[in-house]
Amino acid sequence: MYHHAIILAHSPVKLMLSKKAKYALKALLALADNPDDEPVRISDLAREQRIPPKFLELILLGLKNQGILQSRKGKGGGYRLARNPADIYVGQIVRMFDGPLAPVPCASQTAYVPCADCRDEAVCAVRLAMKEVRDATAKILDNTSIAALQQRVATTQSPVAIE
Amino acid sequence: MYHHAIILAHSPVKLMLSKKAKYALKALLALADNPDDEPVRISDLAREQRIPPKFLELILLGLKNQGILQSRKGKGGGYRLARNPADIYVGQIVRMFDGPLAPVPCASQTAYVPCADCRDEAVCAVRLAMKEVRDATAKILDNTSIAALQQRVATTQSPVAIE
DNA sequence: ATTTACTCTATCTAGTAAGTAGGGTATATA
DNA sequence: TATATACCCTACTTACTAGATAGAGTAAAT
Repeated sequence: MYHHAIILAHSPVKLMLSKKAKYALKALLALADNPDDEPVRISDLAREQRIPPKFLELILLGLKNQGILQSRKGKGGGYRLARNPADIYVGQIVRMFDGPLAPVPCASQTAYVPCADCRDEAVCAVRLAMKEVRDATAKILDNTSIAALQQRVATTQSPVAIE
Repeated sequence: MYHHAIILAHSPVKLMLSKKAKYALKALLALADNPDDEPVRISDLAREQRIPPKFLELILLGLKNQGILQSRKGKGGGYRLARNPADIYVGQIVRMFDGPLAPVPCASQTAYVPCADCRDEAVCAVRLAMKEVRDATAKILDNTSIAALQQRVATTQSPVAIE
């Protein structure tokens, strides 16, 4: 069992980060690591990153429509980054696929929606606590670029690779 | 629309904090505010906090089984806190209903599960970023008690109450 | 005894994440 | 111009879950 929830939630795994967002980040990191500027095929990316190919297709298309990737059709085609990896922030990617970072809509900066059951939001303790969480999360994700992650991984003391 | 997700996620509202956890926190705060030490009826709590009564019943029962509340049956019965509000932490409540705080299982401290698609976790950039988020969230929620929230709300400059 | 109010199990429903299917279209190369 | 390649796009399927409801059972107070 993945979590400790007691009452009803007994799924094997609860993901707050969707697979879509996760796959998107992995794909972007892989493209950022691509040495030459050659476009990378969906099928290659899917195999390397162990992502279902048709699913990855959807994701890359979304990233392209957001101007984060560019594509070339036909033979020799594929995807490549449309921007410098230092200008692609994790926060943007996560919001794009998973929506606002705030745990509750009433604590969201970018997509505020009041709670139906709230008597007085100004003194709502739950909102206060969740706003703190949102702010901390945003501070991290909106200041972490794909390039920064690349760099951190490169300098990480990795044990001997498992495979 | 509540969020910005582009591809598939088009729910009106995505909650990372479940209603259950939110209702639990609201109920605990209300019980902590209860002046006399009299037990509070589910029905009263439900009406005051605008929570579906039968749903609240489940939630309070869960809290009782965790030793956070105590109950008295029969006439004059109801629920009251089993501990000092200063010893009830938001992190515990959230984990109880929603599971681990980490956005991905491989970044969880309390319920670690590796990713199926990960080649080398030690150098997984997604995990690195999400671990940072988890740690920041845990730092906030595991250090915020019900009593602390009460206090913060009490000292908040609230505009004239809306109702 | 009887009312009150918590205890517990079962069930329902709408919505969604994750993934699949398949035809359409643009482009490079011969 | 033919043809293979590889992206483009819409629709669909499936399993699961959050959120909520129903109702019978049980303990306690008066």
